[in-house]
Amino acid sequence: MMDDRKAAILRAVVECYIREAQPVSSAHVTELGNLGVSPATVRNDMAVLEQEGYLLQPHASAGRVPTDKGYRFFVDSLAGPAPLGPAQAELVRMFFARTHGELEHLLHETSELLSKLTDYAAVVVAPNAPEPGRVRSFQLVKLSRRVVLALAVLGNGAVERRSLELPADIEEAQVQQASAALAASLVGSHLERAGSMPRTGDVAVDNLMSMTLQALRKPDPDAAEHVFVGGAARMAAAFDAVSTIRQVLGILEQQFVLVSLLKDVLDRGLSVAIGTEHGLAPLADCSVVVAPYDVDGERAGTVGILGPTRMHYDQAMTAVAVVSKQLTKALSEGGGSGRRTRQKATAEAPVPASPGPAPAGAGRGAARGPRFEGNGHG
Amino acid sequence: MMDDRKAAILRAVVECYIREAQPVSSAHVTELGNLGVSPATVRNDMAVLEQEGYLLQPHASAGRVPTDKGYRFFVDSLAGPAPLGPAQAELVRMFFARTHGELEHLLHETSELLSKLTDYAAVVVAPNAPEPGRVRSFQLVKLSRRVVLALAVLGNGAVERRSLELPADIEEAQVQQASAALAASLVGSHLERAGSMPRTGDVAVDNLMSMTLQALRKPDPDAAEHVFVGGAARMAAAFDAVSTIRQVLGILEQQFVLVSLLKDVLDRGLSVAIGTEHGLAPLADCSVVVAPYDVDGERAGTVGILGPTRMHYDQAMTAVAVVSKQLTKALSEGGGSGRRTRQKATAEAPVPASPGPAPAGAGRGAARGPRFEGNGHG
DNA sequence: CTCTGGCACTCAAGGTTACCGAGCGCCAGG
DNA sequence: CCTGGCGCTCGGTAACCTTGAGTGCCAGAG
Repeated sequence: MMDDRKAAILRAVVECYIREAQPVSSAHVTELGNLGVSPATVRNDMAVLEQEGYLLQPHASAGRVPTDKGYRFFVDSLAGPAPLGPAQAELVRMFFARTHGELEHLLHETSELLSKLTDYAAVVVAPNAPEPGRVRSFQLVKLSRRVVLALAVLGNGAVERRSLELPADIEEAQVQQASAALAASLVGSHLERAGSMPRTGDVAVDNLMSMTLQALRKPDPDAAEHVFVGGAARMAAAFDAVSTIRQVLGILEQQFVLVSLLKDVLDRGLSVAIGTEHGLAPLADCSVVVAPYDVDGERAGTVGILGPTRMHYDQAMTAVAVVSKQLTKALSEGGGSGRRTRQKATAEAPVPASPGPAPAGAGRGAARGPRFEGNGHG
Repeated sequence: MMDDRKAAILRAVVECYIREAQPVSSAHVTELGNLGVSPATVRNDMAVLEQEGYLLQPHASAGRVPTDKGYRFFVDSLAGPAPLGPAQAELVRMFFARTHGELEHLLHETSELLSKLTDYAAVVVAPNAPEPGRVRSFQLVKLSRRVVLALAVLGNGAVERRSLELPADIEEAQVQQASAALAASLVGSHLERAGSMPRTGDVAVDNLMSMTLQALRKPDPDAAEHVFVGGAARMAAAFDAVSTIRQVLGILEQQFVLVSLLKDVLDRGLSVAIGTEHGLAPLADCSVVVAPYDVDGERAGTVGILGPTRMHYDQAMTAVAVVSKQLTKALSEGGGSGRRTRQKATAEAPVPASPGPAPAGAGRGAARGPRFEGNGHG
């Protein structure tokens, strides 16, 4: 059904189309595919590939163009991890060497890095759960008669804050009492494991404490899912229809949709979703490459890129994998969102450079699991 | 040089071109401009207007199109504040009625509001200076042997955080000592007025304290200039050349450039910059409408929109003015970035609604000063 | 002096035709 | 099973014409 030659032809068509964005003819394939057969033979095979749904002809006398299914086969049959080019490897190295500062800032810049690496739009989803780690410090601050601010500094330096609106006025002394009691109970333990507080006898204080615990346990409603999008302009270059650009931009602006999209793709065990494989109609001409990153061993967020279906999958996948890997490293080693001390990452786990057999398995490993389990080319 | 009729003709051409995006003919002007003259007369005047640089012809047998200078004249001669449409007024009302939550969140949503109101891309620049107000609470938290986190809660509920990297290891007790001393000194006073600390005799503690003060006094290096862009997709709809969209998107992604642009326009006393009036070549086809907003009486940040030179200036200016006004209100009244209590704004200062003579001066006042001082139509 | 109607001119846009050639499908022969 | 050849199809391009919108200019009227 899919002998070696047909596979080779399909691959050649996809590669060529990705490069040139134009229908690929049988002659073109024979030139580039260095399989020793004539165009006529290729034509026959291409006809079959079209019947099987891997290719299609825009019109009768044109070359062939890959379908989503064709891209899927191509991606699934990608084996060699395209190593990063030297210039790109350098970019990554530089970036993670000088990594520091606030989490948000880092993630924002990461989205730009990823976009620069791939020339597509990059998406970085921030960790949604309150970052783990023991509570280092806790405090309530009274802001106005009925508004109290709760501040917790976590082990990694992240600051969780919640503002509480009380049902009734409260005294400064009461706030302080609750603050002290909560601090005594919380500091040194984990936020999510915080149990209920003993009664103090003062109903206002008890109420404040239980509200605080409740608020701390669920994620910050304001923070929502923080998403960083980088390089939308680059994405625009990959399409030529203005309407397509509009639609894609529209999606990129809907943070919730974006997050769902990436999450959905990951949940299905994929690292690449091609064309209509993800459900979003406006992105029918787009593919998505994703990888999760971890913080302290727990899956925390997602990085991904969004480009045209005719994207450079190998490079994109490598870039995403490398960045997610490095991000995991950067976030786990030096500490979380507080100031991270300077990384030794460059020395320890070299970014795969271009030449040679390349220790690229390192960068790839994380993504390899999910990568080949597509609802493939059946 | 610019008699009433010519002015009327010019206005008619601009209005018409803004609506229809097509060269305007003399006949069209006579229809819409209800000045009682024939097309031939209009033609003559239009020829003069072209010589004077207000109009130009795309090609010989086409209608006229406004130049930047033409738009400038039009904008400067705009007098009546176009009131918001009822639907838009409702949007604004709703938005600021439910305003609450973190500053960043609010500003982000404001950019979407503004974009929705105008159908162009909206830009909101966050306040860069640490927010004013007395310090309510201060604390140092030791994160690791050499990293200490400084946390200050300001009067309006905003939290300033700085992480400090020390030159040498420090003890928990020393951090606590410095924390207590600083808290005693800072709480109740203003951050920027904080003087130097008395010596304690422990050089590490003294050093930590002075580093802290120093860090607190300058703005957060990580926060940089925070910019929120909303509705880039809407902007894309206003242009038809893909290359233009790319360029504009590119600018929208360069936060620094964006901030400079808005600041520059404001500094020049303008609230509208048309086409090439701002220096950015890629934005030659764009106009910018800006207005500052205040926090506690001090100019804090900027809101603005970016659209095609043929934008609906009156509506855009109104929207920007109203939003900046309301933002000022929201940020000053209920407190800053902490939870703001529910606004009474709607009752107190009604958003100018559509019908009637409209108390629109309210929404306009803020912007009127700067508005008419362009390097005009000389 | 100003405005108007008329007329000739210009030029982009749209439609028609014809041509070219890339690329396929098919088939007969090796 | 592969190959070379032949005929067919159709998109793309160019040349051409027509159309009509819109101008510029001018002579005449108010």
